[in-house]
Amino acid sequence: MGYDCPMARWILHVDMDAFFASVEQLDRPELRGRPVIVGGLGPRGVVSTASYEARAFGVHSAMPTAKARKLCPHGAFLAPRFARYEEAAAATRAILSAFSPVVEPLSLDEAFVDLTGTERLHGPVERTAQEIHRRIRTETGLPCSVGLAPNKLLAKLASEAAKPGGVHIVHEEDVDGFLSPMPVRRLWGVGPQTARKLAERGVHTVSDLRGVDASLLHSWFGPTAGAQLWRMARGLDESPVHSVRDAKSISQEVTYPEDLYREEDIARELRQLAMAVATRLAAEALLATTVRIKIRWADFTTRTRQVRLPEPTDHPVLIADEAVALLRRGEVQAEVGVRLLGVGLAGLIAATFRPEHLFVPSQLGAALHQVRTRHGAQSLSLGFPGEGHPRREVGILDPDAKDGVNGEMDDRSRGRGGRGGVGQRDRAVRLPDPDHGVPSGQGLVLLPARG
DNA sequence: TCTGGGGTCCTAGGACCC
DNA sequence: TCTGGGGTCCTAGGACCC
Repeated sequence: MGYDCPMARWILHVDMDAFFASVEQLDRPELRGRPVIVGGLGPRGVVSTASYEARAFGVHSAMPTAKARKLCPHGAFLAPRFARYEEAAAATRAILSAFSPVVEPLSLDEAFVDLTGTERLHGPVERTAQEIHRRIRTETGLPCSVGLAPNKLLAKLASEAAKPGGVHIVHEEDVDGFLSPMPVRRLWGVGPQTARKLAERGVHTVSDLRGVDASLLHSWFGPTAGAQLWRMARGLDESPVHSVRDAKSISQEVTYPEDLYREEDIARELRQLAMAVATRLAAEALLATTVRIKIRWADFTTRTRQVRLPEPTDHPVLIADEAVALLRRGEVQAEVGVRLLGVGLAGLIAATFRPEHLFVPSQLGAALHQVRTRHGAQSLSLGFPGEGHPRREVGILDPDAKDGVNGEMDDRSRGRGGRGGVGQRDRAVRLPDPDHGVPSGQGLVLLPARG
């Protein structure tokens, strides 16, 4: 074991073929052999995944669904069913875990597996790659491609070379021949901008890239990206397979079917998003220290604003208030229209221990979570006092209430048979008079489901 | 045919402190 | 009174990935 001779690794990359579309074809046999397009079906939707049959018509992911419909009018256009895809992804991960403890999911449909040192248990890695491929096919019923190589960079490129439905193995001695003719665009991290800059300088293939001095790459792309390009051109990549990676941020955003113009509407939608993302935060037992909003105007210019909080929180009201404060911090150019809104949380820490003064907010979050758990995620939406929805109010959560949960139904709701179901008898606490305003940040208006 | 939603990582500039 | 750098934190934006 010399210092200059690190142990050779074997990294496997699995990539499910046309994942969402394949799951739909698996579940609905009548779709097999037909073009299937999974994506947003609204006026501003884009394609998530196109089956290979649909790709033959020129349909591909990230394409506006409207265009896909023109190219492939007889295709089956389906909205994504993420819960189902998550289930299929879990089944795949379980198979991978049978071969190595070191599995790194990259997304629902991709994962790295470190097979280094598994030979004694599972035999030669080449055979293991074939076996993994076979088991995923037969046990999930879904097609996939598998790449096996000495590092992550090459493994990912290998699975791409294996598509569709194959296994491709790159041995150390094959690296040059495998890599050299590839367009630089295929390298991880080389997107349209970097590829354009390289092309302008006469660099098109990995072989071309290898001919460029490290110092030149440094001057073109900076130290980090420059060094990364230099190493990738040679097939070098020491990055480990991470089996556990903590989330750095969570966010939720929506592109509206029609642009928003009224600041009141924009603020209301932001609060909805803040509530949703705060609920996810609490479900993950995390606290956030940074709140971020994102606004995409109708002309597609996109702005983000963020603020660092004095202390970590998962309080939906606090987060919503910060989001709206960020909105109002700049001018709201109403004439342009807002196409997309987003709320993001970062600076995440585990909520294992929290200072005493954070208990009340967390109880509020827990209360909301509890109501939604009991009555369904769609059973309640959230509004704030004085924002123009008095007829639909069914109760007010009072964050200062000792019990956390509270909100006996008001008379109107009770009179209608208590359809809101907010105030569970055993947890009911006095409800403030709904006609009394509650200062922003001090109360929430619970709204029964629409319709 | 106007262009989703979930993320990660990097850079650059200003504030602030030593 | 005028002059440094270095380090860190924060914010905004952009490139990229699936």
